[in-house]
This record gives sequence, C-alpha cells and structure tokens, in this order.
Amino acid sequence: MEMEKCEGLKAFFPFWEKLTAAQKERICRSAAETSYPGGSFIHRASDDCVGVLLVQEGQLRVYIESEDGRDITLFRMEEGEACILSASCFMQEITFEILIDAEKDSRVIVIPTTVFKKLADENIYVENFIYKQTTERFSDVMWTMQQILFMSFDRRLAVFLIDESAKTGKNTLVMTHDQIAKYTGSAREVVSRMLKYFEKEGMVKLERGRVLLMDKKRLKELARRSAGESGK
Amino acid sequence: MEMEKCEGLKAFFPFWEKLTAAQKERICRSAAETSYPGGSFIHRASDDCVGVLLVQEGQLRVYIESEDGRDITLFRMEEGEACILSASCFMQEITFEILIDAEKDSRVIVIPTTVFKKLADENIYVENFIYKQTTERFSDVMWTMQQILFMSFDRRLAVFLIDESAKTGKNTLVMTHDQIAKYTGSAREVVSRMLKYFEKEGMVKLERGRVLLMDKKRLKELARRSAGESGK
DNA sequence: CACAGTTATGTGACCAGGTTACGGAAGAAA
DNA sequence: TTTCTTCCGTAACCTGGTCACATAACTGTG
Repeated sequence: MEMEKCEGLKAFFPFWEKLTAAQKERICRSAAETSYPGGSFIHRASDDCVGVLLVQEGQLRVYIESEDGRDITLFRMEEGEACILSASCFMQEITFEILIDAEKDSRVIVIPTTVFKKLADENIYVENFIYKQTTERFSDVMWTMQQILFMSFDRRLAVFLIDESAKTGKNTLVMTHDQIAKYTGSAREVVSRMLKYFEKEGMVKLERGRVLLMDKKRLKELARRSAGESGK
Repeated sequence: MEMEKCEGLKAFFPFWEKLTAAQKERICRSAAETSYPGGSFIHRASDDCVGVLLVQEGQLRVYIESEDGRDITLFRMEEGEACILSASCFMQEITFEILIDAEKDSRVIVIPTTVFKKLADENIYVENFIYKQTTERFSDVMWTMQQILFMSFDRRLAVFLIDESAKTGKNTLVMTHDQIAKYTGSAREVVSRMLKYFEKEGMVKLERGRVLLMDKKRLKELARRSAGESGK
C-alpha cells in the first residue's frame, strides 16, 4: 500500500532519484490523500498553507482576490498536475496571496509544507524543481493576463468556449454563466449579455447551466481575429 | 581590469563560489559592458534574446505588448539588479514574450544567453538561481496586476506618485503623462484627466514634463483607502 | 527673433465593459 | 403545490479607455 502510494509520487517529482532512501520514506509517510467536494474552498496562503497538492482526480481553480472580494482565476489544475503555489508561504520570493477552490469533486495528495520545505533545504534538486514549476505557472498567469488586458471580451469569450470544448471533447459545456465569468475574469452580467448576443447570431444555444456550441467555425474565427479587424 | 569586472559579477551571483575556476573565467570573459541611451529599445525575446543583463547604472523598463501595440509595464529594474527574463528564450518554461527599454541612459553588463545557458546546464546552482530570480519577478508582476485589475485609477495614480516620490526622495517628479500612463497601465488622456482633477483639488501642481506633489498627506490617504470607502 | 517642427498637454464625444439593482424562470425540496 | 434556491435577463449607470483634434510649450534653424 505504502509502496504503491510512493510509486505514484515518482510521476510527479522528477527529482525522485536524487533523494536518499530516508527522504523518500519521509515524503511518502507524510503524504495524505484528501477529498474535496466540488465548490469547496481548499486554501488561502495566509492562513493555512496546506502544502504541495498532487491532483489525482478532479480539478482545482487557483485565483487571486481583491480586498472587496472580486476574484480572478489565474489557472486551473487538472489530474496529474502538482501545485506548488499552495505551499507558497515557504518561498519568500512569493509575496502575493493565492487561493484555491475545488471546482469538481477532487481527490488530492497533500504533502505538508514543513516536510517539503525541509526537503528543499536539504536538496538543491528539490528546491530547483519548486522554482521551475513556479516559473511554469508564471507563464500560465501571463497568458491569462494578456487575455484579460489585451483582448476584447467577445473574442476572449469565444476563445474560452472553443478551448473548453476542445478540452472536454464536447460541444455542450456544462457550466453556469457565473463560472464562465470567473474563468474569463469578467462579470456574470457581462457573460450573459455577450452569450445572448452569440445566441442571437446563431453561434450558441443557451440552456440553464449549459452552453451548446452551434457554429464552432464562426466562434473559432472570432477567437482568431486580431484586435484591429472588424466583424465583417 | 578583468579581475575588477569579475569582482563586480560576484555581487550579482550568489552561486559564484559554486563555480569552477574555468566557469568563472568563461563568464567573466564573455561579459561585455554596453551603454543604452534613455528611451532606446534593448530587447525583444523573439528576435534577439540578448542574455542576462546586469544593471550598473540607469533604469530599464520590462513590459509586454499587445498585437496592436499597447504596452503594459511589468516592472522596472534599477542599478544593482540582474535581469534574467531578458534571457528567457532559453527557458522553455517561459512562453510569453517580454520587451525591454532603457528608460534613462543606462550602463549594463550583458552575459550572452549561450554562455549562461551552458552554465545553467552544467551547474544546478546556476539553474536554481535563474528560476528563483524569475519567481521574484513573478511576484513583482502579480503586484502590478493586482494594481491594474483591482484598484480604481485615482488610487492607483496616487500610489504611483507617492512611491515615485519616495524612491527619488523628491516632491517633483520629472516625467511626462505618457510615461506615467505606461507605468500605471493606463492611457495618457486618462492620466491627464486625473492629474488635472488632482490639481484642482490642490494635491499636485502640473508643469510641462513635471508633477509637483503639493499635498502628500492627502495623496497618501487616497493611496491607502481601500476600494469600498468613499471620498469623504 | 521669426518660424517651423516636435513634444507635451487639454478636452469633448464616444464606447466597452464592469456595477447595481432588480425581476423572473427553472429546478429542487418540502 | 408551495417554497427555496440557483441561475439567468435586463435596464440604468459609472469608470476608464479610445479617438479626434486643438493648443501650448519647448527646440533648433536661419
């Protein structure tokens, strides 16, 4: 059992072979599997700092929050990904606060911050892995920011619908306007307004809790179109 | 001479003592000092990828650009700082494009990307330094993004004026509305509009190419005020 | 100094999209 | 059914970014 869990860890950690037997043992014994129901709150850096999260199943949403409670999704984590930022409290280099929700029912292996910190202090390869991962997330965040800062909302929404459809392999997206707003860094009303317009144009069909993509070709065009071009 | 240059490098690189003599020699010989006049363009990741920049004197502006030419300042680099992102092309983890300008006349030591990449491949401490630095920049960028995404513009501008005054130690900021717009991620007209309002309220005085802070106390209040509070 | 050229600023009109404040419809629970 | 909850629709409004153009302040030149 224990051995099996350890085998699982290997896939997440390229530094695995650089660890001593004792270190492997330590990380292995501290790793605990936890389940979070969809919609539940997992983490706020400043209070708990849960530790490194290894997503076994489900999906997490990593976001930032303003003083007055608005939030913006930085990126999402899926099965097979390791989230280091949830242990950001032990990196002095990280000075911003991130929050994490479970979006779907999720099963996650948690390695406590303290254990991971000790490992990072002992082993440069572990430390390096952490910062390298963080750099990858940096790129994800920059992608998101460029979307929000530079793209008009119609295009951004089209990009989102197309991406989501590609990811799930389906033409029916099961999500609320509110969720879409969070993913696209907008507001629910704005999403509703634009989706209504898309529907009027025949590109989508709306149902409660669902968006059906009716004309992916046109949506893709809209998504591709550079900022300057007209709607013609 | 050569030795002196090397001594200078030490201060930038905490991994210095982990290098072999040959490695020190290599980095030292490849390091070249270049001067850029204020306002000049230094770097675009996709074309040149100059390498690691060590700012000896002056100030650089690191920014991203949209397809239609709008740009947003991510952070600025000052004397004594090392810019790794200008060598981002050798990190696969970095997938976004950054650009760099000299803001003031600047003197910079450039270490070519190839040399640094080789070093990073050979020495885990060098690689680790790179990713750690990048993580620091990540934090800078998140600070900027939170300002842009969450703060109302009057507050953001007040924060900028106060910060700038603290940094230079003067109450007269020598910069144009256009520059301020770039730093605050806004547009020139918007800056002019708001500065005019600040002037009407007696908080600043405007001259061509200058902003004089007349009532720092009120500006600080404005900067501190959380999103929800009123102007009262 | 007169003049042109360049850079910096001022301003009104407009527009996209975020915010507020509702009302109403679709499901779920009782 | 009735009630509750979640989700969606919509109008009015506000902020701030965009566009178009005017004006003012410096700079260099003859």
